[in-house]
Amino acid sequence: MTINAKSVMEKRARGARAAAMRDAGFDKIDLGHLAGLVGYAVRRAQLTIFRDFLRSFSKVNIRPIQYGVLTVIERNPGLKQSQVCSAIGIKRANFVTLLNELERRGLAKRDRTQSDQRANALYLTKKGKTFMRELRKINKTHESRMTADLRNDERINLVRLLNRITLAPRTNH
Amino acid sequence: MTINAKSVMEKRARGARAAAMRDAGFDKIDLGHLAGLVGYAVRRAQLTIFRDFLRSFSKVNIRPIQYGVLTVIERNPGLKQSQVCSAIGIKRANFVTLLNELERRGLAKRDRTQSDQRANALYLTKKGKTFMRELRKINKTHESRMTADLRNDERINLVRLLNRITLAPRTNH
DNA sequence: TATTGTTATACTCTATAACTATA
DNA sequence: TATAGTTATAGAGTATAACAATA
Repeated sequence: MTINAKSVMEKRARGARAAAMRDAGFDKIDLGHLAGLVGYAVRRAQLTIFRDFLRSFSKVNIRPIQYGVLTVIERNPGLKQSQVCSAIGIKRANFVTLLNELERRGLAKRDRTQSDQRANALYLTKKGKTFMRELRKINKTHESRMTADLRNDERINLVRLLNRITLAPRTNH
Repeated sequence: MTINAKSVMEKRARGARAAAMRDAGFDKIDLGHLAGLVGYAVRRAQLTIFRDFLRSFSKVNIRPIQYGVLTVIERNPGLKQSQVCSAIGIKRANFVTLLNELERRGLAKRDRTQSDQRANALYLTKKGKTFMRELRKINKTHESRMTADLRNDERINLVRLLNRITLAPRTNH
């Protein structure tokens, strides 16, 4: 490859990059290759979504992790704490305080299991189940607002692509 | 709508949901509607990517935000602190400690601007520029590992979809 | 008055180590 | 020995309020 040809390719690459960035709306300050990185895009989207979530759920004082835990317990009554942790992707140690709070508010409860004396079986209280109906409504509005610019097939595809990153088998995890 | 028709639709909905979840690999514990939520998928993907990033960059002791800041400063020498903050999406107050650390390590430096005595103009040091070449190599490997399961067009589409969530104009932001 | 950088502070999330009681 | 839950602790990310210097 000659120097001239290389130069032309670099100009094309720069042009394509700039166009991609303008397309993405990052047109004020040059983010360089950041704008094309999956990790950067994921982080920014996550901040946007979490901020809206917190605002949406502020009147019921529920955070994203709490909503996730309540949902999993509701769908899988009797689950052990460690099972909820592995399903949601949090550490056992960090789950204790979280669950204490849900129990204190009367939304969930620990029951000692008969089969394994070490483990707790988790359930929603009646109050917790009623509460979840309200939470699902709030979440539906929140989710609609976040994905308002996406067609339904785009939203489904987005989730699928993200899951392929999350669930890809990797040697060093 | 009759009760029977409603029942059939619910069964179909459950079937589609279960299939979507198996498809996503969440087949051990029922995550309910969590598995289809963009926010949940984004959070899980972000954790996966950040953990790999931290492992990949552990030998150079660089965190995602630091890499982002160094990249933006390199591409836009002379930028003010507040400009970097708004570009990356962090608070001015939190940027101070971050920049102090980069300055302490001799990677970036603050220069007083002539036009505005309040502001600092930010630059990479020579050491910082050399360092960035190494960081970009590490990042390339990391990014490839994260997107190994995606075709190139899928990766580009993923970033574009995420940016449409991040950059969508919303009334209450 | 508004903006820039800064300090102080608080809360959440994530992670590790170590303990106890059961298995 | 290994697992389930727990406690303690540390570090990073995010957020707000308030201040001094400057615009």
